[in-house]
Amino acid sequence: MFTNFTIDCVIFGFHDGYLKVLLTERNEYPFKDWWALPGFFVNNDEEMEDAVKRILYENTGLKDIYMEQLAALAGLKRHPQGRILTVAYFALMQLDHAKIKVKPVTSYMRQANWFSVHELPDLAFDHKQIIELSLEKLKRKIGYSPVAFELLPEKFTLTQLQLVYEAILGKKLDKRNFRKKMLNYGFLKELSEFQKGVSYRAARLYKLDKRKFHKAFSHED
Amino acid sequence: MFTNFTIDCVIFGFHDGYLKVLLTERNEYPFKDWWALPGFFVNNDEEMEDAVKRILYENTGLKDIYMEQLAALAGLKRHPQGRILTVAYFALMQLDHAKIKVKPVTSYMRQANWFSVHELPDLAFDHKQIIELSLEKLKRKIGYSPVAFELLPEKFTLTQLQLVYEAILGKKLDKRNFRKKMLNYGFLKELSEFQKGVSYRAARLYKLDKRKFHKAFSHED
DNA sequence: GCAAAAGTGTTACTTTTACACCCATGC
DNA sequence: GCATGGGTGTAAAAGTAACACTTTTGC
Repeated sequence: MFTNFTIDCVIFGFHDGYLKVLLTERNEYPFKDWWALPGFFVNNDEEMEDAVKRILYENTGLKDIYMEQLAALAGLKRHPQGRILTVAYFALMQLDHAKIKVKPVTSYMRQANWFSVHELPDLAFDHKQIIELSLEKLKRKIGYSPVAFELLPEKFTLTQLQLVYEAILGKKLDKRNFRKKMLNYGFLKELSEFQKGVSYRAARLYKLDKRKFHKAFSHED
Repeated sequence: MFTNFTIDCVIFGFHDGYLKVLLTERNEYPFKDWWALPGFFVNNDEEMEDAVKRILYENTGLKDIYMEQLAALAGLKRHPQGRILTVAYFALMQLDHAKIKVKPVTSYMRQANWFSVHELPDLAFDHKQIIELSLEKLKRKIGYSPVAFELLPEKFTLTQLQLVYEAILGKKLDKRNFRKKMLNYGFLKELSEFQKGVSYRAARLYKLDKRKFHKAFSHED
């Protein structure tokens, strides 16, 4: 009987130039009123991946989010009531203005909010450590796999894409080199649409050519 | 109560130009008499990492082996008796002639043997899939972190090192380019010792300069 | 016209690839 | 002396890094 098997999700979003992570305020002991990663017990008849999808849905209202397993944590001291084994996942989602206000649909948490990954509150359990693990993984990953697109809307400008890279890597990149490299990959489709509503020259929009994207990166994990 | 929490270890070794993996023949149902990864239940009062060390020790007689967590698998159908959650680890060890004969020290398996990763027998549970995951991870990993040294004895020749890379990557490498690259890293210490007992020109031995090695790669995982 | 961000090329440097012959040793 | 693997350099190609100005737009 698994009453000690949970899932925790590090859900990343990108907004206003910052990489954000979704946290929930707990409504249960232990750590009642603390901020924590969205997560919950896996049901006994439920596949782990389904539990992740469920938790993502309950917290964001979205399905089909990019997700990936991060690690299993099973320390005897990570939970005051003894070993609770958790499998941590990280997920990437498009965070537009409609989604920035999140209302959780479960009772075990009071509210959910996006926090900048560099301005996190104190967190329950070992959740800070889990977020740090995710960040490292994400940093490594955009070096060899262009997961950054999962954080952007379907149509985006090259500057937006560059900001995502800069937020993840934590450093400035050269504009010309960045554009050259991205366009050279060959999986960006140039649209004849442009940004709207900006008080300066509107930037061209691009979208991902999924066919070419998968051809170039299908061998990666 | 965790009676359904196990560890499985993919233990890699290198011998005779082949990348090998250690398998055990099960002496218990289910899958009695099948080959399987070394693994066992984690005790309730035991840290997961300690369980891995224990299982590595029981199977190889060695401590302080390089190891790393790979993934958690919890499929409802992976075990005939219902969900058994396993955390898979992969480990790398030096496999010299003294260690090629392994005698397991537990009763839940009958014998242990090294198999070439490309000539595996049928395996119990989802262990084939776990080995494939490990192999992919190992392939990716030697691209950015020189873990290959964990598979070699303290003193080795550059050709031995190249054979390890070739076995992992599954392709031939250029000898001159390979040596240039390895020596450029700067963490190989040239010894004034040479191979013994070969009927051709004896190759120079090298060893890892751990100080420089860690300086160059401490930021990796 | 000015503020704000878009867009654009060239050069130097580093890294990677391709490639073939002589050398030292044990028998 | 011959078989076996050890050891070595160079040139082309590709990729990465540094760097500054003109253009477009809304106000």
